[in-house]
Amino acid sequence: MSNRRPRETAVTEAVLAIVAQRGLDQVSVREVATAAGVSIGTVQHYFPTKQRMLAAAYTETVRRIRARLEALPLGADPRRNMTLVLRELLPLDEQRRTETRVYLAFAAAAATSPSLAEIQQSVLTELHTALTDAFAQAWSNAATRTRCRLAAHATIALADGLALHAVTTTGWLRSRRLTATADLVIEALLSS
Amino acid sequence: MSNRRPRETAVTEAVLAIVAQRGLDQVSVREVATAAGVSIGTVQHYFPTKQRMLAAAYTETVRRIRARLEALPLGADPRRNMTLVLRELLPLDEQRRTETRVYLAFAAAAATSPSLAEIQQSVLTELHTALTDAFAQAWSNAATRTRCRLAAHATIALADGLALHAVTTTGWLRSRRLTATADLVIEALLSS
Amino acid sequence: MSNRRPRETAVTEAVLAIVAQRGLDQVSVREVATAAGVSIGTVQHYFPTKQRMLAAAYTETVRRIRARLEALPLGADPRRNMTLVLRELLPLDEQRRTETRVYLAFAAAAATSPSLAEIQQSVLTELHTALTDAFAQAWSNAATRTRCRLAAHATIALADGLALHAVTTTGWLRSRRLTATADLVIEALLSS
Amino acid sequence: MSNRRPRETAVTEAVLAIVAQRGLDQVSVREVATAAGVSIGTVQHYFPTKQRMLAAAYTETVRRIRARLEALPLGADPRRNMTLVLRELLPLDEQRRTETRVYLAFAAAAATSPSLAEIQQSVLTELHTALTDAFAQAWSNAATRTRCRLAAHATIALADGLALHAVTTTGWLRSRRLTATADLVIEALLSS
DNA sequence: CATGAATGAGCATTCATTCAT
DNA sequence: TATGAATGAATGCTCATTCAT
Repeated sequence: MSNRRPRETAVTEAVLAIVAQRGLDQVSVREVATAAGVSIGTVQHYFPTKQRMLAAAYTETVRRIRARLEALPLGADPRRNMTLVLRELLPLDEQRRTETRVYLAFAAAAATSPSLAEIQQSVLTELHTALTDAFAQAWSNAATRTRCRLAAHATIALADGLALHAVTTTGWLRSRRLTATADLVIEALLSS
Repeated sequence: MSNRRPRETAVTEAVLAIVAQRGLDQVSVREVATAAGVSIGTVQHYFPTKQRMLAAAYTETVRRIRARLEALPLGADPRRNMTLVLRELLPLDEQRRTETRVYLAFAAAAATSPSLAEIQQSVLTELHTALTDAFAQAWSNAATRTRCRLAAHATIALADGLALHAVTTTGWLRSRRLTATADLVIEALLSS
Repeated sequence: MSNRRPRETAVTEAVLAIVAQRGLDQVSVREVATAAGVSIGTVQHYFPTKQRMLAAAYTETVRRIRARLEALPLGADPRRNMTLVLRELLPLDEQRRTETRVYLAFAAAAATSPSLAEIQQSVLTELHTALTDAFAQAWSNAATRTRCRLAAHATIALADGLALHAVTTTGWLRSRRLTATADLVIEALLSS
Repeated sequence: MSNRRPRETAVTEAVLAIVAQRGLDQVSVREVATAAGVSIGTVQHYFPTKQRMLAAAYTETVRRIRARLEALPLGADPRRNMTLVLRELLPLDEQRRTETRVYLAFAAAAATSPSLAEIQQSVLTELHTALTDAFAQAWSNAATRTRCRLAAHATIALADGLALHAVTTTGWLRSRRLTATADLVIEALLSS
């Protein structure tokens, strides 16, 4: 996030913190302003409507997820790369648990918000493209493009589904079980 | 739903309709009363707080999903049974798309609502138990109980993840792709 | 005003008091609630929107003006009747000055508010009809209907114009000058 | 309006346009800046407060009305001159309808705004003086000064009253009826 | 069992104004 | 001369909830 606009940054951070702690529909302009240490007017100076404020926060969340994926130490082993990517998407530590809560709150809201749906669509498409290529490489181009696409769909769905279950239940899906489940499916897909 | 309390039923139906059409946070007691054709007082006679009203609506949703699963014509072939169950959970027709939107709205809200999380937990546990048994049967008890549990986790996560993507994007995951993706993973898991 | 709904009456009274003292655009739901001694919620229980609240207040103002006109001791002398009516419409005492301020505030707002324009239209039409008949009687039916209608237009316009000038200037049009001007025009019209 | 300060002129024009189209209380510094194509800061550079901005706009309106009156081709016939003046004050064409809406909005606001009341007072006084002289001339100095003053009051009140009715109702007072009513009263006054 | 009057906190948003540049 | 960042009070309105009937 740019340091050129420190207040704008503070507002976006405040939105993310409130979404993570109390949920998307507990976000109010008042609370955001207070949490960011700025006035209500300042919040609305940068984000004229609440909707735009939320869209900016979702965009920032997506940017962070993308940045984490790009920072992964990917190598020559397709299987290992796939595992690394999928694990990176799971809420395995506190930072990722927070980010996952935020991501899922926005993703669910996208069902009834066109502006959020657009952002959601773009991140899914980007990830899907990358995973499709990964499966093609992993299967040594022996599989059809369609099969690669379906596997990519399955992988993202698995990640988001596991994240949803981990975030909405308490202690049902701890880290070990999350990674084991992810590994099981990757293994099964790549061996099939 | 009981016909003994037609007004209570009408209120629950109204909640589900509003959640499906406009999202969970557009549900207000006022709108529900209007949509149900009763007074605000009547809504609150049956459901003293909004939270209980939403919990009742989620319980009803879960009841319907369970009823659909129980009505499936399961047979002796584990692979076919598994496919039938997974497909039943996907938003493949208008009725299930509506139900999925409602289910996901509640599931996402469960992340910050203990009363909804409890219901969410119970349905996931129930489904997980059934699927664990199904994998045990499909793998002819050759797999460890742990492996069956992980496969069950993966299957539910896949269903919910696909549902989330189908509901929050437009035209990205049409019915054919949903079923093909589900079939691919079932096939891979059972063959592994 | 009905005593069956004492709170609704109090709200309407409060609106009229604020309009008279500080002008129409100083009316806020908050101030009205405070002045009426009820909660904001109660104001909006009776008047769901501000516009409806203002329309009710204008309707009440028009009702009062009409009541005062109907209470006039009209007799057999057309000239005296006409003078009585016209004088009744002028802000000659504190009560009528207050009412005139309110009436003119709403009348001016009617230029850009359809709901107020409708009420304004109805009171003007009613008064115009009565005055047209009065001129016909005063002129012993020797004048054309059109001439009577024009004279009626002139009379109401004169009353509203004088009221506007009296209310928007200080000490420019005191009571004596108002009545003398009104009498001058009535005299001139009836003698013509 | 001076062309030395084109931005200041643009701001005043914007105020007048908004008042004419949407009413005085829809004027906001924001809207004015947007309509004038300048920044909010620029508006407030020329008019430090909203009140001064409105006063300037009212002053400009009054200036235009005065200019139109001064441009009238007055002659030797007092009756014709009086008719010309009164007609000039009526909203008989689109330009004057617009100007009348603006004038009346300010005139009504003058009831609760001292700074506008001052401007309103000055224009009324000026017009009253001119009309008083006109009546004196028309009556060949046979009437008392007081009678001339009252007739002048009546004439301005008639003009403003007719303007108010024309502007706040739809189709009730079309041009022909406005001029006929004005002519009727001028005739009656001058013949009395 | 059912109603709706009453409440007041909370909402997103608009606003005029100040001020540093 | 001109800009726009920043402010925070005020606005109309929606809301869940309480309570008397």
